[in-house]
Amino acid sequence: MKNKLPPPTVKRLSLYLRAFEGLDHRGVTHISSKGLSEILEIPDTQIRKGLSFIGKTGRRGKGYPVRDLIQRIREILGLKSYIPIILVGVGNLGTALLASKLMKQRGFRIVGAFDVDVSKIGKKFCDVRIQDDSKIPEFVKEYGIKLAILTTPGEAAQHTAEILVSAGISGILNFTPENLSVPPYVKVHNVDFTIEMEFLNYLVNSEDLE
Amino acid sequence: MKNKLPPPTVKRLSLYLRAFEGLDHRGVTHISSKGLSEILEIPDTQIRKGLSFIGKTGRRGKGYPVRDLIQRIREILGLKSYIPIILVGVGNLGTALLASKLMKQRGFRIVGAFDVDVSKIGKKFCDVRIQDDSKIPEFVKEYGIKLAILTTPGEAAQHTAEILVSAGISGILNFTPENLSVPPYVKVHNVDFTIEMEFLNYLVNSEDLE
DNA sequence: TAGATTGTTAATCGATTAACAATC
DNA sequence: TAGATTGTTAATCGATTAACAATC
Repeated sequence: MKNKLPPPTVKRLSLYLRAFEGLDHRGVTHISSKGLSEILEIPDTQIRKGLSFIGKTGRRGKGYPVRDLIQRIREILGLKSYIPIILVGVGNLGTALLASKLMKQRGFRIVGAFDVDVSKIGKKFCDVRIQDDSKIPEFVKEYGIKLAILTTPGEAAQHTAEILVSAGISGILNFTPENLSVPPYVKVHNVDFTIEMEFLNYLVNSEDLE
Repeated sequence: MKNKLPPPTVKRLSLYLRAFEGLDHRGVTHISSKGLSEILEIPDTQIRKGLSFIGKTGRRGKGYPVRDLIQRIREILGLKSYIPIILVGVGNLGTALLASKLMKQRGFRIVGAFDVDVSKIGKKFCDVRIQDDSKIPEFVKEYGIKLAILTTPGEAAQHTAEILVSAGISGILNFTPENLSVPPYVKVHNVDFTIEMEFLNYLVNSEDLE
């Protein structure tokens, strides 16, 4: 996995994977870049380029073998049928993610949930017992967890991130609006609805005045 | 608003805005691109370039006036202190967004919530009464709503999007994994946690094998 | 074989970064 | 004025798109 893929390509591979899974489910065995292009509204040339990064995966004249590509992309993205993750901060959003079927469908299983609110600790949501933050290091080590979802309030974010880092977490999906400061070997990926909403608002407004 | 800004710049303007607001709150009146660069871990040259798109907003030798920039960026992004939006699909995620203080803090007010589940209709969450989807067109027209959050199950997404479009909605923040098909004058912006999670997983895995 | 479609090279486009003259 | 920092131009980088020979 030395040759790093362009980040936009990585995100599109996730999209292709979903499409291929859908096609496989419907019994389609091969699809051309043109066909996939029509489904996803992505240029066929971009699809071919992206798929060529992961090897010669297609067959000229025939298209791409759906089953094989599912395997190959999953491999490239490091996906396994079961990827254990933890979630810290069981507020409204945390609870929603805990209950989300989407994460589970994609193989991400929230096996531990943590909060500092004593009124929540010990309770169970969606089969996951909520534990105190102080239990994070032990849990992460015991289950070999690499990834964490951070859904605490902003004020607790940096402090909690530090707990995660020292517990040995390698990647944080950060739903808080805070800029986390972590060592370079820990990857943080920010998800901020409000920025997406502001972006959409801009799109809509700038369109108006064209 | 003719000169379209580069999309990555638009997203960063949202980030700058948050930083400026924080600085203003702490009584800081001016900040240099270098100073902001350290706070946000974004190259100073990128900050200057981005801010130059929205006019000559800084003062050489002194930096950028925080208050003025807040005004200017809000104007460019089309932000108002109150932007009414609706939410369709009051499941776990929908409820979490309804309860989210973050959206409210950024000026986005969910003034209407819709679902098809009769057991939910008529109930109130966070001061918002849940109505049947059939009430969308009337509501959108009455309150002049432009933006909608779509948090229905995937199977209902396309159908619901069509209701939104015919109701006159101009922008949809799509939290479903579906590829919505809408007329070109309607903007859709997709938010997909699972793709972000897969991206993070890739980052962590490809780092391992470097 | 003929037709379809990949895989790849080269061209283009767009965004980031470097550098520095302008100027507060 | 001298020092700091912007605003902008040019260089670089990286991703997208076009084009087409290779080949199934």
